[in-house]
Amino acid sequence: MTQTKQRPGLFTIEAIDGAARAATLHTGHGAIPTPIFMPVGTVGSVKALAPDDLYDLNARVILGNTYHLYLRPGDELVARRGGLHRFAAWDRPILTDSGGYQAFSLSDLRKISEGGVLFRSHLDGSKHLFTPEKVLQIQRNLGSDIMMVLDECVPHGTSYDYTAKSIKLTTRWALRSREAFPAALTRSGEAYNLLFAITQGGFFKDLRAASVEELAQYDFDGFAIGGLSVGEPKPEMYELLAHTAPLLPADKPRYLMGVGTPLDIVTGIKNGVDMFDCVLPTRNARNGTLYTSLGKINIKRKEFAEDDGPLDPACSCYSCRTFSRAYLRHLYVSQELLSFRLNSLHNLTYFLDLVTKARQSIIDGCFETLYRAIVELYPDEAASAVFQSI
RNA sequence: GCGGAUGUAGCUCAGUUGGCAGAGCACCUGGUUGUGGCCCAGGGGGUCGUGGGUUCAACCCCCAUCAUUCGCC
Repeated sequence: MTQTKQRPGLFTIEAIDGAARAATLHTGHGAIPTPIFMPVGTVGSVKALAPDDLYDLNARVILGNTYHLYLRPGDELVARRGGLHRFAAWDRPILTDSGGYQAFSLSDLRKISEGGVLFRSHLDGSKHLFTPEKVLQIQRNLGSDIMMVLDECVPHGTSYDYTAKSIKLTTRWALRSREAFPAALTRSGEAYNLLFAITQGGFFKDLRAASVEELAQYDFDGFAIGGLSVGEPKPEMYELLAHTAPLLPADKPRYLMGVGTPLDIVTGIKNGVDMFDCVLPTRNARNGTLYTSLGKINIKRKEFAEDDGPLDPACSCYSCRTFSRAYLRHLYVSQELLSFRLNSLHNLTYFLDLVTKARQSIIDGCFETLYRAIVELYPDEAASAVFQSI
């Protein structure tokens, strides 16, 4: 929480509770207390919200996406506007995803080779080649605080042989990225672009370990676990998470990409993960699924049509302070723009409060209590998972 | 008043030579994990305007009637 300027990339651990850590990651745009949840703002905007909303929610860092911003409006255009921070009027840290996941999620459009990923734009069908170097140049043009290397994210069900080759490719790409950016480079003598590697390995423990081992020997500013939550059963995800997270360098931030539900997040923290991002709170907000101290509720349900109470009595967000469930349901059913905004405000409040509480509980040495409370709050999801004894 | 057209799910409409009544939307219930304001899955719901007739069998054929609508006096 310190406001004093520290060297970007510096990662200081303040407390440890079991495997869970409370730490601070310093960037060119300020410090990030961890564990942290990072709202996703794919095209330079957290959907339905303005930067002031995010400041009010105490969001500390948001995501942007290389693939999407490169296609529209273009990274060079953003650079000419002074970078993404200035363009989007956001002065806190920005982490940019590399586009590796889009190669996976838009896979009918892509071709992967040693050089990089050849893909077709979902906007106009035009062909583009993403190389590890190009992806970093784009992120640098955007002025990203935390850049992610290009990786190959393989779908659940990918064979052992393919996955084994894939992690080698991901490692080679990471090393090319490291060469392109040998250290945490300064930019305009002010902002730094930190660089995180992404470990892969599909659903094979030895490949997960091999991927970590290969990448961890190099000087990256942080290490991510990629390729989870790609359609696998929950127990499998938790097993691999518990297997992989402890292998990552302890003195660097650990980032579980694209995850997840509140239960996933506390499970990640329990296993020593520091950073999370997920579209779930914002996408579900737009689809009427809201996270509350009472569990997950679907605001479109008829039972809320005349419910005058607040969405979540224990929540202090603007939506909960001001509006009734009946009104929120009405806005959703009517597909009013305000529905997107109010629901997004609430869900992000929930996720950000969750990690704030997790951090405090780690400092206080009682993280396990919080973890158990979340397990009890989402019994269905917890029942579908097999918990590792850690 | 005369002539035509149309009445089928909440809405807009399909429905073959007469053979177990359908779609889209809406509605209800789930889902959504490094974001194409999407998408997916499941569900409830109709005395086929009404009354007769023909037929083993009628949303379908015949008669009457009511309603809506268009055109012409």
